[in-house]
Amino acid sequence: MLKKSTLERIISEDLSDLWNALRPEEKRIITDNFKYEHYKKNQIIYAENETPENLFCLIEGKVKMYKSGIGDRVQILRLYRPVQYFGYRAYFAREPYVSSVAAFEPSVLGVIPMKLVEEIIRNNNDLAMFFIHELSRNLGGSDTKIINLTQKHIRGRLAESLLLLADNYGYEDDETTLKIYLSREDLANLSNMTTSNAIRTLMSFVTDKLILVDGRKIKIIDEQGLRKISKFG
Amino acid sequence: MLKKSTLERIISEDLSDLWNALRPEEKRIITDNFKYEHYKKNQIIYAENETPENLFCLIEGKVKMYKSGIGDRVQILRLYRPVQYFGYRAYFAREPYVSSVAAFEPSVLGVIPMKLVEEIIRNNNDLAMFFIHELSRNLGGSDTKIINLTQKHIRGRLAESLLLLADNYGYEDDETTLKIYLSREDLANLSNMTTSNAIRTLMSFVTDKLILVDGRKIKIIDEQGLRKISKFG
DNA sequence: TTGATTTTGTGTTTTATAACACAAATGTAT
DNA sequence: ATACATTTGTGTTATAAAACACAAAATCAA
Repeated sequence: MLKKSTLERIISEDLSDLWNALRPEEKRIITDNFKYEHYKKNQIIYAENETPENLFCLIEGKVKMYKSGIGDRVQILRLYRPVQYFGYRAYFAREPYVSSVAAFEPSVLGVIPMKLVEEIIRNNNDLAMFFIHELSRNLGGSDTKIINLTQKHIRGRLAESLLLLADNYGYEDDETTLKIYLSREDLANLSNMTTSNAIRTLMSFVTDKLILVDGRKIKIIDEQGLRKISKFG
Repeated sequence: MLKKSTLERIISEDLSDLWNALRPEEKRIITDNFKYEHYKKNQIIYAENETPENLFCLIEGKVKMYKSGIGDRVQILRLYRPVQYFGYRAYFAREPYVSSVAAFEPSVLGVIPMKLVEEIIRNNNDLAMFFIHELSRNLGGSDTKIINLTQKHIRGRLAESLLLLADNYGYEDDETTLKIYLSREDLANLSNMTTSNAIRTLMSFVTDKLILVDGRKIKIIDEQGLRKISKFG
């Protein structure tokens, strides 16, 4: 179990704009009402249609926000890393969750009642601006994603996803191995394609010397090449 | 040219949450710094990559927010009707516009410097909450749209679009004719398909007695049927 | 009014990607 | 270690939708 001090260290080191927006007394309120939750690999943190009540802060691990669609198809919408916040959108929209969140790997979350957060927002404009900024960036990203997913071809979409993973989770010490290990299915769900096509396209990237693959370990060896494929479609 | 009083009437009659969030002195600041702009049919209001500086309020007419993608393809992202606001997302995100806005028909806009809006936000939490709420709803909608556009088949996507148009702009006095007259191309760009496919699918809807078409006039005669097609995919 | 341009409509061909089917490899539980 | 489930990999087939090509109609301009 992490200690409160660990939380403060993580959050402040990560220059969390949210935490920095708070006044000392507000920070106290948050830490006093803050709960840790541990999630196992693949465990669902919240699910579509549930009522949003908490703000989640990912402290350790990696999680995916996804939406199930037609048939058994799933679209991964966003990825989160420490220290990022989620769960607030549906609360602010006054509607049930439209997507679900699950842990990619064992994860530790900080949980704070949204009611409390909203109260603080009402007295702290910096915090309000934090959420306005976050929401605005997410909305821009979502609009851009629509183009990526609908207009790019399979290779473009997969290349895009690999670059997104690199961007989001970075590389291992070798500077080439993606620091996240996804199943082919997750990769497919991120890229709007079937699992077989994710496998096949990944293979073709290996053939084209863009990446190296060893099980779930992916090494990016020609980022520029991937970028070109992603851009062109 | 519309008079100031007309503005106040329109805005307050439409129970605009934004306007209602303002204190009297703030309302004065807004009306004092408010400018009308008239746009012709198909005229661009702002374009991708430009720097956002204003909040736009659609007072009269209809506009589309769209994003150009690969090749000549365009995706219509959102539709606006009076009295709705746009143009603020990119400003809040501190980034250039990622989409463009153009008038479907002759439109009147209210234009307010975002700098001013931001100043007011910093002193008025109700206004901050207005934007948090708007952004949250838009983000939920954008996430849902991703599923619609990527996972539904052509018929489902077009049905969805027709229902969206009905929802957004309503019907003429006959209660069946859509109160918006789009080109087949716009319809296609709304539904992520080619123009020929929009034409063909529209035809097939006529054959299936779901709609009636006369030029750009579309009558919805089996909304339930469309809803079923849209849901199934 | 006439000619030009844009929009709409339709048939045909091509292609990207899903769907299906199954084998091999890997992981997991007993 | 053994059986069982899941994930990965590969070939084949089916199909939805784009691409192309062109005619007819409608709209616009001079």
